[in-house]
Amino acid sequence: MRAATDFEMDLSQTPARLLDAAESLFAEHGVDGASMRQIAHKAGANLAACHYHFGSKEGLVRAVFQRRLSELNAARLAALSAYEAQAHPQTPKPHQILDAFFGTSLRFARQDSGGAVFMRLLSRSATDPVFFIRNFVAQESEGVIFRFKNALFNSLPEVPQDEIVWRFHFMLGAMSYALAGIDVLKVLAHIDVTPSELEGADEVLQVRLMAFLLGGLRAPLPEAELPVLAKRTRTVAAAKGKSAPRNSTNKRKADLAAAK
Amino acid sequence: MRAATDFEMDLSQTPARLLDAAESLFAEHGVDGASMRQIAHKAGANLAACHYHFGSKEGLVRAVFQRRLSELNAARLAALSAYEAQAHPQTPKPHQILDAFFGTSLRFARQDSGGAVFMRLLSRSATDPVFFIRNFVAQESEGVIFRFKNALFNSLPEVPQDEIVWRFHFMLGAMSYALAGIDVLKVLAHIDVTPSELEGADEVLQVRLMAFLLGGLRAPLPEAELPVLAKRTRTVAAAKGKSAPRNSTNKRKADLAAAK
DNA sequence: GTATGATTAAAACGACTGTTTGAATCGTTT
DNA sequence: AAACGATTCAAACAGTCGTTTTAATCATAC
Repeated sequence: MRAATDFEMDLSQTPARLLDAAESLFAEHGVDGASMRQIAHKAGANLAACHYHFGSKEGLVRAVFQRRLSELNAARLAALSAYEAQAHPQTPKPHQILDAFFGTSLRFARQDSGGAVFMRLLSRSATDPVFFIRNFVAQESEGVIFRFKNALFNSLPEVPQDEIVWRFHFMLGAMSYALAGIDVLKVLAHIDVTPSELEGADEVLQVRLMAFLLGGLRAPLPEAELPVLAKRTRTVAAAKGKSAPRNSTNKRKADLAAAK
Repeated sequence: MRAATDFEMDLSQTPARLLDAAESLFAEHGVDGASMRQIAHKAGANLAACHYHFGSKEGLVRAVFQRRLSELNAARLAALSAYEAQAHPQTPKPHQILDAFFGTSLRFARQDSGGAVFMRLLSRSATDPVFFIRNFVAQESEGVIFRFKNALFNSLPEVPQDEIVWRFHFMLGAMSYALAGIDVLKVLAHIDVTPSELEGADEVLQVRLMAFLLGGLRAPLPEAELPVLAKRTRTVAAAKGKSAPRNSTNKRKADLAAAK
């Protein structure tokens, strides 16, 4: 059996095979739903090898995420830096910033080596019931999010920063759902979408999602419709323009529309 | 102990207490992460009572979802019917259709009796690793989604139906993420958002999310940017307008902008 | 009162979980 | 060849899971 593994295992190193198996099973059944025994079996390794190489299941989870997340975040930052250098001394356009973040993510999901599987896992992790997972991926991407957040701030100086933060959040949700939620789409499209058809994000999804995100980011500001008696102003952080007539095209609206 | 329960348990019936406890624990730890023993303990009931009243854990899950999902979907349909009657013989505006679906959902999340808890559970269920859960909630809302989908079709006759389906999907993702993903927002906002502050969706979130969704729905169509060599045309379902010069404001764009 | 059906209680079932152990094996160095 | 650390192996650990079982208790009707 040992001699046979030499040719049928492309990556003969046990840790790499364990990472691949864990990534696949985590994406399919969830981190909690995939057992160490299943992972070891799929990797063709012994159960104890998991703990020998990664210490614990949590250590394995960390390794699975870090392996690809570091690469993805580096690609995101590189794309943003390229746009910034290209636009210097001005600031990149919003649609360029979105492409650097979300476009890079969707292209990452289309790369050969299991990028689609990992992106589905990553998308699910944001709403994972286990706190450790949510917290880990959030902190792992903290620096990247900070840079993109500021890039959007500079690119949309007229838009309140709170609004940008919220819309960044909404955009993350739209992308995550598109990459992770497939059964809902089956009902929506009323067809049987085979997983292989949506495995990862093809060009069609990418183009459509990017258009949607940009439209949402550039939507007219809703401040005029905020209820007059806000329960608390802390999360809103001091609305600057107090109120404006609702059905008149105010200045902010024009600013946003011209921001492309 | 039995006499004490009479005044401290508002709902003295065991099944209702079990449903409340299960709903809360499912939303917090996930369906798989919450055990029947935890649920029974939180409900002040015996472990066997869960199986006596609901047969199995799957039966309990079904009951938890059905209890509120039927009410939520009825409210969605009622809101849409009201808009349709108001606009008759014309069709409701897109922002009215969005309000009937997403606005009703967000208002449902703000109602007193555990609506916020259930909406977080419902939002997570769409990307749940367990197939049964994804499939169950998808089928349970199938009729509602069908009606809203057609309402959007009629309201946006110039927009390809495939595009509407995809954007409906994206909008669902943005809302689900906003209701379920809190740790990402903590990093985004770079503040410590206490759960109680975001418990459910307050008016601010609702107004901001609705503006974002409407902006995404009304975004310019990206068809002109589709790659010339699409790998498969099946998911796109026969692009009608073949191609158009990229940086020219085409007719569809104008249609969408005037669709509000 | 007793009998009857619905509900609750405590305990146990087998199967699975993550983790650990100690011996057996591997590849490499001396 | 001998010895060594690195790695793998089968087996068992204590614990939890969903579920079932059997007996006890409840409310209610005769």
